[in-house]
Amino acid sequence: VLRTEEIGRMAGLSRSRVIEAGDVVMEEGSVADAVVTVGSGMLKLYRTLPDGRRMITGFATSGDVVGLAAQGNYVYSAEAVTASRVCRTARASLDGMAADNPAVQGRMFAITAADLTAAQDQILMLGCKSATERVCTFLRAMARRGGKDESLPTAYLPMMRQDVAEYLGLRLETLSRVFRRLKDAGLITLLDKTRVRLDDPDRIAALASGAERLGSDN
Amino acid sequence: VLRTEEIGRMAGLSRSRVIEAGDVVMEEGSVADAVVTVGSGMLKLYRTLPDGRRMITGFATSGDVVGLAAQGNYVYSAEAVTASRVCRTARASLDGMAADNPAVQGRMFAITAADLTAAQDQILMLGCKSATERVCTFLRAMARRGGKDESLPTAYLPMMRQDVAEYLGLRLETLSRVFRRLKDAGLITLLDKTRVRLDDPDRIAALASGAERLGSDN
DNA sequence: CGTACTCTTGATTTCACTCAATTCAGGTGG
DNA sequence: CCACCTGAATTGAGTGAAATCAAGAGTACG
Repeated sequence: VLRTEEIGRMAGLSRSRVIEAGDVVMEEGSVADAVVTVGSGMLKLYRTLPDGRRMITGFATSGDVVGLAAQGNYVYSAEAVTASRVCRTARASLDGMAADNPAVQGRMFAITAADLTAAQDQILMLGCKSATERVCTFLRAMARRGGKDESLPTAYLPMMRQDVAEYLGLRLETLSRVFRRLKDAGLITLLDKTRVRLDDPDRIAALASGAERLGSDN
Repeated sequence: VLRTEEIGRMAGLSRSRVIEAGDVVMEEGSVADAVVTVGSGMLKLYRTLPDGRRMITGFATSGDVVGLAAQGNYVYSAEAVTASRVCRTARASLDGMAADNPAVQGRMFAITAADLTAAQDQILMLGCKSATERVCTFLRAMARRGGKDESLPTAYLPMMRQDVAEYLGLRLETLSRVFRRLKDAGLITLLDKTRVRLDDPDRIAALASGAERLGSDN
């Protein structure tokens, strides 16, 4: 999951399918016979426990490559959270290219290495951070991605609250409550269902790192 | 972090240093100018938050390769938990080999991909599982590694309780309490400070997956 | 033999979870 | 166009699991 149009392009950008929100592109446990490159939209990647508990391990957006690290079988599922354009590249053809072209190999390695770093960021977050810290960390990360429409950074969150909660290792009620407290403190504005503006990026950053506490005592 | 003597061997197994418990082999943020192959002993890999909170992302044992995914700077630190034999391989020489030998590239990719999968396992654990589930999951994983000396699987835990706690995203007091409850339930035996025998592997497995609950109501 | 450490145990608090009710938004059909 | 329905999101009250604070027990080592 990293910006790279190259792999799709190298594969000739063969068939670029358009899919709808809710469509499952990849299923945990099934044979990893292809990788998926995201052209537009957003996918959620998740793993499931036998009893149904889930954890979203990441969101893939334009340019991201999904399922590259799979050896044999996919280790996570991928589902569209918005209408998306995706491109399947057969594993065989990818491996073929990799064998010939060391640059492709290197690219695949770099993508996987970056994914590993991201995964470890999430480990650090899940293991150490409080609910407020997690939410603020997430908002900052998403605001960085989405760019800043206005002068203030704005996070684009097309996925459901439930998905955000599952990514942060929280219940959606808790997420909702944190949003409310951030809103009450004047730190964020919920522009609409999918856009959250960070009105005070510095304090959000402080909250994300745990440097500041969101006391009800203002 | 995956079994592979190959990389060290390919590098000529040049200088195999012996280090002591507590020695830091690799520091988060510093220039990633080498990878480390573990010959014997055990290292802990950890990331740190600015305010000092830490999270151990994994333990590296004989055959594991550490620091491979680093692009530019290391993203985690590595410290010996027992006396260990390690081999540093210069990044430059590794990249040189990789350029010539596609098999090395492939190996590096496979190792990183496996690390990514392990990291996502940990994400799932940290995001979903209770303290008891985490501990049982960990015990099973370590028992699998360590082999079974006797007929019963036995986990070899040379690291401090604090380290285990930091790996599982728990406080060491909580870890201690879970151990006690497992012991009281007759599921494990603390043979000595570093060895935990799983007396009832099936029930440990059930507890690890959340299929069973450790009720104080026996 | 005492010092310093890890580890364990106990008492209490707190943060997030659970369960439950309500509001909100989007879509459908009368 | 409005009433209705559905699923998402919010809010509230109460509980609970793990964290925190604080001793105490066990071990290793000089």
